[in-house]
Amino acid sequence: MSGDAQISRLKPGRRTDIRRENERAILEAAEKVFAEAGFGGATMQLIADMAGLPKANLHYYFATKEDLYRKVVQQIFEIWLDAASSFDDAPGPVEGIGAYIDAKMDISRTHPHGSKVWASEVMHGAPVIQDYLETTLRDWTDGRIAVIQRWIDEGKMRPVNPRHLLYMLWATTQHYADFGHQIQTLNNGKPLSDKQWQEAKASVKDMVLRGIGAI
Amino acid sequence: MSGDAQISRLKPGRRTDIRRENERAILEAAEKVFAEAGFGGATMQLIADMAGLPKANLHYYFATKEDLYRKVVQQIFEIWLDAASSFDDAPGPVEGIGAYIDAKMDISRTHPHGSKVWASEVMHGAPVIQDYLETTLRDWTDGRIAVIQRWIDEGKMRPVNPRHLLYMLWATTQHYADFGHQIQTLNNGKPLSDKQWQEAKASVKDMVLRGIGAI
DNA sequence: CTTCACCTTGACCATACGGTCAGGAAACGA
DNA sequence: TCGTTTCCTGACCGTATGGTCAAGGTGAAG
Repeated sequence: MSGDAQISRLKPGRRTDIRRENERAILEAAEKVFAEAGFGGATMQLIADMAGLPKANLHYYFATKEDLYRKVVQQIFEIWLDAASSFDDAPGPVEGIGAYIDAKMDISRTHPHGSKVWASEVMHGAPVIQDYLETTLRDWTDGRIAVIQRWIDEGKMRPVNPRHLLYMLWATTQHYADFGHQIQTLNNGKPLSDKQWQEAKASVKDMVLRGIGAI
Repeated sequence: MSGDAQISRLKPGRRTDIRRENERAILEAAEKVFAEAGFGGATMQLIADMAGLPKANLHYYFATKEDLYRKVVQQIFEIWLDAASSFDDAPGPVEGIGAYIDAKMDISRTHPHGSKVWASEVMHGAPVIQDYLETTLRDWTDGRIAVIQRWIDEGKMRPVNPRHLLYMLWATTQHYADFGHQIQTLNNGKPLSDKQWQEAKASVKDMVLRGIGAI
């Protein structure tokens, strides 16, 4: 566990804000703790401490640990889907896939905890979000495969397997969040700088877009 | 937890074999349980049940849960390093990187649990194998970067950033193990067939090798 | 001010977990 | 056969954890 830093939590006056603000602080703390310790290793006490609340107060807002975890995972899934829109309304793979890589790399940098929670959830067999995988994710995947296939048919890129292209996009971009600690260690223990993130994005886009013959 | 299948454990007669056989069964069970539940979610009782031994017997061979976990992670790291030799004594990127992708994809198929344990360990900040990252892995990485740079200088591939190429190789190949459940779900719930694994390997190699201008 | 719904929290409980231990069984060497 | 080392295991222990509860505090509405 690296950071003991407490989540900032403003004391709101208005009644409506109390709930929203506390739920926000709890979810933010939970995302961090679940990411750093895993579901089994996370404790409600630790989340409570990081959110700056007594443990009993957590159970007032979230009945069980599973409830809290479910909310965290759902939140992340929504962010994933938002980024996915980069894919749409693009004339070709250079713009569409390029924007998608940009968006996903940005998420890896700004939401590393969320990415790890998602990875952990999937690695453990997706006990909580299995239905999302079978519905929303599958539909989204099928749709993007159709788009890629269209680009191939239009001669805008080489005839690669669209499904494995998607896997490569997910793997490569999320790697910078999920394995961020390893990358930081190999970067002499220092987090990637702005310039290094730019270099990472450029490298990924360059290799992928050339790999599919889009440039 | 998907599989309750007990690890096969032969009852050996000879004294020497008892230790080896039991340690093997425990490590095999532990790898599976740690992968499916994470370190925090795994219990010694569950590992004992899967190994077909009383819990107290586990503590006879491995003093603590951390000890057992450490052994599991080390075992995986050795497998990683063995595969790395594919990189060496290759005349160029097509052979070297091609063989490396083959080897790592094979490991993702044959040792999915190990890959997940490794991923989980790194995601949690590598509390156990931090020193490996800073020594063995860093040295190996630097060496391969030098090899890739030589290939670039010799005009055998485009001048990509060798470090980000390595990250892409790791990410893409390990994705098929770590996110195997997601891939299986998107494959109508069925594990990838032999033919589909061949297709995956070919796709990855094709996109990567073209992406770096080696073919 | 009164009322009431909502929020807060220290104390508490049952359970499950990692780990211990003593005593017995089994393998080995002489 | 006997002694010694290694292996086996049921019973047990202290602790930490998820969750509960009852009593008290606090903001808003009339």
